[in-house]
Amino acid sequence: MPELPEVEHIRRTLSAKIVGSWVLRTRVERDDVIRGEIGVRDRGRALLRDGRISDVRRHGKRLAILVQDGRVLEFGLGMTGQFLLESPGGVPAERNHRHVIWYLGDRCGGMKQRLVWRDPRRFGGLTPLGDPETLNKACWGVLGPDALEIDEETLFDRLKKTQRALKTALLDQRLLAGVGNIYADEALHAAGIAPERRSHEVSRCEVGGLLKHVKRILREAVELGGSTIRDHKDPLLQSGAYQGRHAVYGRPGEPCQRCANVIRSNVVGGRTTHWCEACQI
DNA sequence: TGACACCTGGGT
DNA sequence: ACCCAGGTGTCA
Repeated sequence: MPELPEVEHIRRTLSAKIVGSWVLRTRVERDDVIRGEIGVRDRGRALLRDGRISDVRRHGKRLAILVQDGRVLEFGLGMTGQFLLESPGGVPAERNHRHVIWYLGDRCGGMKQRLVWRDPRRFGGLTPLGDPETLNKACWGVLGPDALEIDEETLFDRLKKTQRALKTALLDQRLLAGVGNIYADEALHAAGIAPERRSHEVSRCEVGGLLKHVKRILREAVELGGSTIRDHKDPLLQSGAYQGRHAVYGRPGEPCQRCANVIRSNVVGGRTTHWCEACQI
């Protein structure tokens, strides 16, 4: 489900709703979604019980919830990971695959809302960490710069070091964090560069143009709540709207908006890839 | 670098 | 019944 825009939209939604809340209680329905070795005794602590939520952060496609005493929960959403925010009396719309639930509220007051971690395919998961340093270094330090933050020179230098197809490199989270299959295809089309071009042969000028489109497309997608292809819903069950702006993703056989040539699709680096042979060179 | 694995669900 | 899916990790 989630690339950078979807995760950033989720981050903003969560941040507005849960920062300042206390974690009153936690409930685990499936413990194999929790990564790392956590003793059963400490599991509630590891899941932030009795903490006051101070921040919700994102790097690339990854998300973290922090509490004031320094404990951290780090999330990878995989393909179908999802947060749900629910009011105490409300009946859940999604009843299955609800793996972890946090009951949030005031310090000594009643429960105000539930935060639910749902993930049907379970490619995602959460990792408890002891402190923000570990989050930034050991955990997120292995990822490349965030796609909204990286500068042209850094991206050019990193692409220069690999001969892989440009699209494959863009999907490598250690090279650049946040771009996935949809936005890689969209950015390459906007920049007029073929996905199979060798990364080290792309000129500085082309990388500059590509990066401008990457950032523009990601920012626009964030503002529209991301893309909803099949099942992406934000914590309030809202769908995204950026799928309406896709120029190539999911449109094989349709005419290219720029040159009217037929959009084709093929597998590049193991992922279905959509592009226009006529205007992407 | 590619094939395959991890899972469930939706569409044809 | 079969193919596909917004991701990532491991294997030869």
